[in-house]
Amino acid sequence: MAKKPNKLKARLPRGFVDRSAEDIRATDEMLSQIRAVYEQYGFDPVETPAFEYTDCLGKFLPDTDRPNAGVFSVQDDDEQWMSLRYDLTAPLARHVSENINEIQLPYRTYRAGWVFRNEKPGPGRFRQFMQFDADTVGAPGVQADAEMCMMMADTMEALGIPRGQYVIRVNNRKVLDGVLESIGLGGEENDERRLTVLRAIDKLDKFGIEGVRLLLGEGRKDDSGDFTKGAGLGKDQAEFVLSVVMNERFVEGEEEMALDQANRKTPGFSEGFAELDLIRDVISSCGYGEDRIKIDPSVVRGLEYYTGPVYEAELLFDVTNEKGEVVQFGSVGGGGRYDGLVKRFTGRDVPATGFSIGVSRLMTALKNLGKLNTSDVSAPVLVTVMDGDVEALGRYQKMAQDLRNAGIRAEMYQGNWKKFGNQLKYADRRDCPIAIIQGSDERDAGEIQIKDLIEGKRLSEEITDNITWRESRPAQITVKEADLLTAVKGILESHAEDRKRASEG
RNA sequence: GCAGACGUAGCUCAGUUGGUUAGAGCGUCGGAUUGUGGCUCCGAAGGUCGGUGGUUCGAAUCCACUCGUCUGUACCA
Repeated sequence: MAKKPNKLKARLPRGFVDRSAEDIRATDEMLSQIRAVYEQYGFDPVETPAFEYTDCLGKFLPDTDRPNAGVFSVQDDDEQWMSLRYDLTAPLARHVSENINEIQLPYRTYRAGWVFRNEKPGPGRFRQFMQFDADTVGAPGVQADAEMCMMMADTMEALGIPRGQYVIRVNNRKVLDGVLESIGLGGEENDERRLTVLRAIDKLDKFGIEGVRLLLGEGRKDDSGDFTKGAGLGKDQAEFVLSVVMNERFVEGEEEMALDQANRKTPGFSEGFAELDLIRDVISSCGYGEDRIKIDPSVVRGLEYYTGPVYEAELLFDVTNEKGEVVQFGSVGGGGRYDGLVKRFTGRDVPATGFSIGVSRLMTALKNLGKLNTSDVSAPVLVTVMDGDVEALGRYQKMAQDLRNAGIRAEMYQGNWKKFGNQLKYADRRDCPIAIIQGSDERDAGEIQIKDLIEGKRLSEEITDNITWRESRPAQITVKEADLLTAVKGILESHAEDRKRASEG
């Protein structure tokens, strides 16, 4: 060997992950639990593709400077720009608009799918992740928003999150807009400052009230010494914003606000309150208390297309990372009313509301809570191979087939059968519960050996020398060929009982 | 995007003020053991010291740039 050829380095693009069997099974389980709730509420599935024409997705048209800022975009051979979707809402609006004449409104629909964001990835933040959305399109009344909140709450509980460990927080963009208008930040010329104020409010749970006060004013210096410029509000303006956002009595309704700034109310302000009152009435008459759905004036929720009520699902238990440190987890889902989205395509008023659950994030949290259904899929029974002639191979495969037909997960060893020890080692590492063994001796006697690998592992702790270990053949029984299925079933059942007892004890 | 910390074997990490052939544990593979997992013992493979360039007689070590990871922050439709 002279020079080594330059090997191609196998590497995953940053921000993307491979999913393990365990993750996939856990995700499937979660999806089916979520789906069951949505179906129960009378929603139907619809799916759209991962790619859309860029202009259908939103305002981010690729330009020559940064064609992929925020989104992954490619140019089709007819030179049209296409992008990978970054959420499921914009594609739904496109779908509804394109099929508006066939779709019966109000349209209640759900879908799960991968979305892509070309942003800086971080722990628990990927450039491809899964969302599970539900939307009601063509429903103008905020009772539809109330229903969304209730469905979100139900979904949290269906996933095994106990009541009190989550909360759906609800606000209304009209209230926030009213506040901004009343402190003189109305009109297009103040777009930029309005955004800054909203972003500051959004940071309430992260930096606390003092942090937000700084951000509303001159700005804030973070731990690394980096300075974030604030919104530059005057003291009076900032305190008014904070008084609304922090007001405990806000949850009791407009009449209870008792703000001496009543003269600062704007039409939007009042309308927003009225809508929240209605939502409050609907959910409380359905028996949803504040421990599940709570009006909270500090919810901001995105900045672009929401026009009315906005809501957010937050977890109330501590989530820890691999190092055991408690991390700021943020919301696991949210949504709101987007009355303008379909209109962009159709010109018709098609009000809509919906929410999105961040499946991947929620799964991380559930893992923490120990509520993640670690799959009870058990590894297959292994039929080992002692003889390699054609006839014997057929017999082994037939055994596997018989086990499968009896509803038992099974496989025949497909590696190099000549090293028998390796077959058991394989079974051990694969966590096979049982190995089936039939060499010529057993064959001649019309018998089969069944080795209980789990029981055997337990016994191995007491055996120290290899000779005894090998010759005693722990946890291994011999049965007649005809009794194979019942014997295997019996062992698997006792394993299942042991597992059950262990998880209960 | 901005600021800081860190990049040595598949993994976790040693590596002295710059000094010969860069080490350990774990894991992997082979053997002891052609038909029995674990334990034990023996052996082997595995490294462009993240990359490029520079300083030097000499660089894993010092410098510059670059890539990647982590933390904070910004953005997140």
